[in-house]
Amino acid sequence: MQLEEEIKQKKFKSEFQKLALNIIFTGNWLNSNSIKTFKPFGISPQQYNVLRILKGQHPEAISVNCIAERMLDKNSNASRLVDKLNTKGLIKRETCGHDRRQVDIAITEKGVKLLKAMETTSNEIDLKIKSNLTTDEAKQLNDFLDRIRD
Amino acid sequence: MQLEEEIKQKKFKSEFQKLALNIIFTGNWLNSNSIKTFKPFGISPQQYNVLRILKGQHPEAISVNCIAERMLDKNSNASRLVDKLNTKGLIKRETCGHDRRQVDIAITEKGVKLLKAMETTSNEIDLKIKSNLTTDEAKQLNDFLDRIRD
DNA sequence: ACCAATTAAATGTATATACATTTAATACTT
DNA sequence: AAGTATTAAATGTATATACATTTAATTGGT
Repeated sequence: MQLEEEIKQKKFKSEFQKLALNIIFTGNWLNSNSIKTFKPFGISPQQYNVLRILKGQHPEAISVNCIAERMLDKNSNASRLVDKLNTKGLIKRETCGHDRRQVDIAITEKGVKLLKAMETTSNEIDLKIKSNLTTDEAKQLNDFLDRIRD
Repeated sequence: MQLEEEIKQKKFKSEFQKLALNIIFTGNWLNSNSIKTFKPFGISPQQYNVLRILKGQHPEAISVNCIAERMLDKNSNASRLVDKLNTKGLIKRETCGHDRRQVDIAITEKGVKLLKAMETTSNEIDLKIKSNLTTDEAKQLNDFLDRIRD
């Protein structure tokens, strides 16, 4: 559906203003989709993001800072997110040997299993996008988005 | 900067998966830009969004529900946002005559003045986008985003 | 080696969000 | 017309976010 209908606004000052609104709107839309999708598994999109990052390193551990650098939302509080995941037993934490300020975080078997169980579900959003765009179009869109943030 | 560098992830499962992450990432990026931009004026991006909607109707009033329908973030609590703006004297509220469940909201002169004062600043984000894309590219990007949500 | 500067992580706190529930007014149905 | 259903807005509440501050460990300069 066109943004015009979604937010009931007939026209925009420019294609650029519409674009800024469209990106924020679509981001919110994807995000609230994710919240609903992940809820049955008991984690938030941000927690999922952390788990995915840790899975990428598995079975190695990485620092809290390192997680923060890789997150989609740079403002999120990695320390607290890690704490939540720890309570659920999805990750484990250990003070780093050679720098005792750092805390090494690694995904647990339980965490890996959860991601596995979520795989089909988490692909749904990608599939939704896929059905409406060709690979070339997706690629072009990615390039545009990368350029916008320059 | 490429998303790969931004979130320090070397590769993605597909162009579509990257796209989902890219939209959320870029949305967050725009949003935290807005927070910083609007902070000196004492309002949040969401409050700004409500003011803009009301300005579009000025000097007419619209219901809280009507505001909610037009917002970028459909999950936001329009009632509470309106309350915040009311405390600041940027809007006024009045129970609707023919349906006393509804509350008619209109922007005040103070609100209009604030938007006026913010005009230059709020254009900065659009300009930033403008400098990196042509109008045709922005249009194409808008079309892609609209299609994604179908 | 000592002390200021820096860094990693955690915490404090005000505000915002997600979502369910409540309250009050209006609309339906028979 | 009475009683149920629906709708508009507000509120309750748990969790999340933005951002500043704190605590503890390490680095670097002299």
